[in-house]
Amino acid sequence: MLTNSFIHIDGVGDIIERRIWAEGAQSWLDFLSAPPKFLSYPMVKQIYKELEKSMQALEEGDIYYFKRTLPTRYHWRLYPEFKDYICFFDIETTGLSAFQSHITTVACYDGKKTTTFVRDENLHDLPDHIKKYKVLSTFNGKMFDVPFVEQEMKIRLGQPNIDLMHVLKGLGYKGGLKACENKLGIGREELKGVDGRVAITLWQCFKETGNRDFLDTMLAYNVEDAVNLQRLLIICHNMRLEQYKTLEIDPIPETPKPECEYKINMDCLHLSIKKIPTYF
DNA sequence: GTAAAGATGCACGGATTGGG
DNA sequence: CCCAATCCGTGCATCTTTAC
Repeated sequence: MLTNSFIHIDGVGDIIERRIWAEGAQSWLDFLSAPPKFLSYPMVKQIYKELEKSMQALEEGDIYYFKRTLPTRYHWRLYPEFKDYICFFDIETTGLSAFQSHITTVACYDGKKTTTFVRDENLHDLPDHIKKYKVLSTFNGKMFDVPFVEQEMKIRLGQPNIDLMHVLKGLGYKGGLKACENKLGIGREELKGVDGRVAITLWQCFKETGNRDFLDTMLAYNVEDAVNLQRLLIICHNMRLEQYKTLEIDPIPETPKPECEYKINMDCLHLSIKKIPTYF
């Protein structure tokens, strides 16, 4: 999809881009061999120049070129070309404010393997791990996960962050991660009716009792969230493609769900749900 | 070559939103 | 609970086309 994009070029908006596609140039290479007739000569020249830069940036894996030039609402287009350099991640914390609360666990999924980080154990390895990736993807991470990690770990995550909350909103889906998952048919049976607040009490129980079943239950939940982000992004990407009727690109195939190494313990889960304070 | 009309990009500001 | 990124509509700026 990135190699079909022209919207990152100065002077090209969504209308011009659609017209370029409709009049024969579906991709960068199409454009270079036969630019559409409706564009003025200076415009064609300007696009040639920028496409050269784009191709070089893609070859070098220069994600910051695309972060600069591609408007954020189109960052989902980065996925296919950068799918081997993306990290889907989700954090659990003791509360909403980065000033009064702290991170408890983090789950990262790169499309192949999941990596988890736990406070007081290996959380300090998170910065080196996450900095390796060129693209991040989260749900409401622009507001929550990224600033939280930056504040607490004293690092800066400058990579583009494909925030699925906004991608979904643009497609008409709103109402939180769980609601979106349910509407798209990828909701989770055993976690029905469970929301993020249980992560707080699961952590409290783990710390009070030392029983790792609480931690495992929490990590299972955390990993599931991170892994589902990939499915959501693929679904969103394909829905967007369908909206570009003049563009003939194959949708991304659904990827199989990886096995989770953490087990949900229903007793721990229910005990923690009961402990959620009513004043929330 | 020029000017007006038309097309479209883009800056601005207000409203909406969900994370544990 | 609380913050600020993004969306969306509006109006202005700029480029392109057309006609003479």
